[in-house]
Amino acid sequence: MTADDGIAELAHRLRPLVFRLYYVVRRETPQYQLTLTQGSVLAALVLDGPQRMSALAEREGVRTPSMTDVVGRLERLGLVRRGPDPTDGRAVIASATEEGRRLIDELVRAREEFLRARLARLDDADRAAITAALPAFERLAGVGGTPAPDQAATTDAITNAGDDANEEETDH
Amino acid sequence: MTADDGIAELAHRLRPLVFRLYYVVRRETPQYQLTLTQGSVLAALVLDGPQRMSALAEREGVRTPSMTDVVGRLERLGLVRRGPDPTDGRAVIASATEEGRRLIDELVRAREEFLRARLARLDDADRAAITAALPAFERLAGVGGTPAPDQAATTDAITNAGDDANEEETDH
DNA sequence: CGACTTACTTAGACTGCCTAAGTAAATTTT
DNA sequence: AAAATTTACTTAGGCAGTCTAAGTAAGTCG
Repeated sequence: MTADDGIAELAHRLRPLVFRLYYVVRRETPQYQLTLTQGSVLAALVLDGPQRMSALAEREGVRTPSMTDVVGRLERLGLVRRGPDPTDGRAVIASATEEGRRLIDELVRAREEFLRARLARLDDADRAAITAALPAFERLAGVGGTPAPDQAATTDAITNAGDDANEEETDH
Repeated sequence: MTADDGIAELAHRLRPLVFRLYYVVRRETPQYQLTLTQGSVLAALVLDGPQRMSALAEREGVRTPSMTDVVGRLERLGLVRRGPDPTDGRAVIASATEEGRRLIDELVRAREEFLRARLARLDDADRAAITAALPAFERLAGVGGTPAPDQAATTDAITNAGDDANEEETDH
């Protein structure tokens, strides 16, 4: 009982923090001309290599028609290329161009630099506490619920730091 | 030098974590029929009371015309009400209805419950580490950059947990 | 009182997402 | 092997969110 109450209390304190941290990083990091979705998809291609449209869609949690649009726009921007899948005539494989790769590199760098600057403002004790808690947070964020693919949210995480503005959903 | 390298390394490890945690909570918590934006705005009204359109817009990081739309939709959904500002004839004050309030309560509860379940899966040592690091994270997430209003991201944080799908930006 | 500023809405356009439907290729059935 | 089914992606139509530009109403200042 007592233990559980403690956990609930911890959840209560943690909830706002999760969103606030995300929000701050997102708002204070430049977007390099990409929307959140575009950044997330591009990052997936840069970090994990060429992938099928359907794989990208599933990974981003959207339907394939939506991915068709996104990849189409990235293609027009010169950041992504479409190509055939030698093993399956129906499939289309998307891959990042050199320019796309460069953009993601910059984006990741910018986010880390922002966090570095923030961390530098804390004192050693705070940094030590954060460092000590990292493994625990990694387990917390781990794809625990279902025996998940553990990769799903990773790349998304790398890029989803755009404006707040576009964060919409269409679920109704 | 050495110290700074350590901070950079910490930032490197922290970056993906920030986004992954956010992503996980967002994807795994039900939305109660609200889009991310709607939820964020409604939460702001529920938690901090009636506010002007312009205040809401600034807080959400969008322009006022966008907020006009969002509040308009929330109003049609019966979750928000528009009213005059007795002190300024130009202004419009939006406030949550009872139904809106109820919805946000459920939403917050759901998110905390999700986190609680996740936390319950960790061992005591992990929970202790997270608890110990909370104050440091709060300072890290604090509106440090500019002498900010410290409230800005808070409510946003409460609701922004929808799908990933709608996360768009319009910045170009 | 007239000029300027401020608060919000309207108008037009882009991106993202979805469902439904269509095309093409691979697989399964018979 | 031809037909039926399934799979991968695109197209079409529609909604939500955002933006800039422009318009209206109200407050402020000289």
